[in-house]
Amino acid sequence: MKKLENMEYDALLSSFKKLLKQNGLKFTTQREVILKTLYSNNDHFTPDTLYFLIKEKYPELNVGIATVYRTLNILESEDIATSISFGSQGKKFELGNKPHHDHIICKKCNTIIEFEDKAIEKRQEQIAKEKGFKLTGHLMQLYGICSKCQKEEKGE
Amino acid sequence: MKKLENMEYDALLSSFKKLLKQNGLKFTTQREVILKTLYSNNDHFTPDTLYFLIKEKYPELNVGIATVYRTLNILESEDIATSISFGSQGKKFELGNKPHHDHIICKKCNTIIEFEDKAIEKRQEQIAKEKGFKLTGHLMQLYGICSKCQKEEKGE
DNA sequence: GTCAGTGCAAAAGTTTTGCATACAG
DNA sequence: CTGTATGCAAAACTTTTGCACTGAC
Repeated sequence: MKKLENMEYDALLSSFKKLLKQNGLKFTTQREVILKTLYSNNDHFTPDTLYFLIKEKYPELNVGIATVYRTLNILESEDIATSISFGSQGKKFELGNKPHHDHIICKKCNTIIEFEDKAIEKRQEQIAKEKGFKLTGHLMQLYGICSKCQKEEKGE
Repeated sequence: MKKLENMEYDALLSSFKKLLKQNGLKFTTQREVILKTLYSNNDHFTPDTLYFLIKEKYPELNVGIATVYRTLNILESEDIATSISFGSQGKKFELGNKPHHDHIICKKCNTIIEFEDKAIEKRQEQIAKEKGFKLTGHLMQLYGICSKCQKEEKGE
C-alpha cells in the first residue's frame, strides 16, 4: 500500500515537473514541498493552513505565504489541484489527481467528506442527453450537519 | 405563473418576518430589498454583486455594504439562504427556500437549463445518511455543450 | 421612547503585487 | 549567465466592527 502511494506521488511529481517545463517555469524546493504536503495529508487545506504546516515541517526553508499562493494558483491552473471555497474561511485546495469524487460538507464545522456515486453519475448523463447536451463535467456538493455536530446540537 | 411566483415570494417574506420577530429582530426596508433581490434573480450572488445590484435598482435607499453582509449572515443563520462558493470568486449566496432546481450549463454559450430529478435527490439523501449527515441542501451543476453549439461545432 | 438597524469609516482578515535578491536551468 | 522564483512588505480586496444617528415596534 505504501509503495502504491509512493508510486502515485512520484507520478504526480513527474507530471508536475513536466508541466512546469512545458510552461517555461522552474522546479523549486518550495514547489516540491507544497505539492508534497498537499499530497501527504489527505485533506483540504486553506492556503493559510498549508503555509503553517509547511513552516512547521520545514522551518529551514522559510517559505513565504506569497509562494504558497503563487504555487497553488499554478497547480490550479494546470488542473493538478482544485479549489473549493465556502463558509467564511476562504478557499480550500485539494489535489485533483484523485479518482473523481464529490463532496459532502458540514455547515457547522466545515468538515468535508468525499464520496462517489455511480448511480447519480449515470443519471446525470441521462438528464444531459434528454436536454440535448453533451456532458463534459459536473459539480455536486451536498450540505448538511455531520453526526458529530448533530450530537453537539442535542447536547446543548 | 406570475401569481405562483408572487405567492411563493410572499410566503418567503412572511416566514422571514416571522423569524425576525422570533429572534427579536426588526423588519426593515433594507432587509426586504435584499431578500427580494436574492429571490428575483435566479443566480448565486456574491455580497458585492448583490450590493451593486441593489444600489442600481434602489438608488434612493443608499444601502451600505455592511448591511448586505449583516443581512446575508442573518439569512444564512436562519437557513433562509445558504452560502456556497466555488472555484475562484469568493462566497456566493442563494435562497434555500426556493422550489428546488439544478442547472445544466452550456460551456460555449452559457445557456442555462433548469432541471429537477427526484431519483438523484433520493440518492443524495441516502448518501448523506450513509455518512451520518443530516442533509440540508445541495448544489449540482452539470456542464456540457448544448445541442445548438454541438451543431455549430460540426459546422466549423 | 427604546433598542435594534443603518451607513460610514476604520479595522481585521485574505490574496496579490512590486522589488531586490537568490537560484534553477 | 539569464531570467524566473522567492521573501518581504506594501497594496488591493473582502468581510467585520465601532459609533453616532435613524427608524421600527
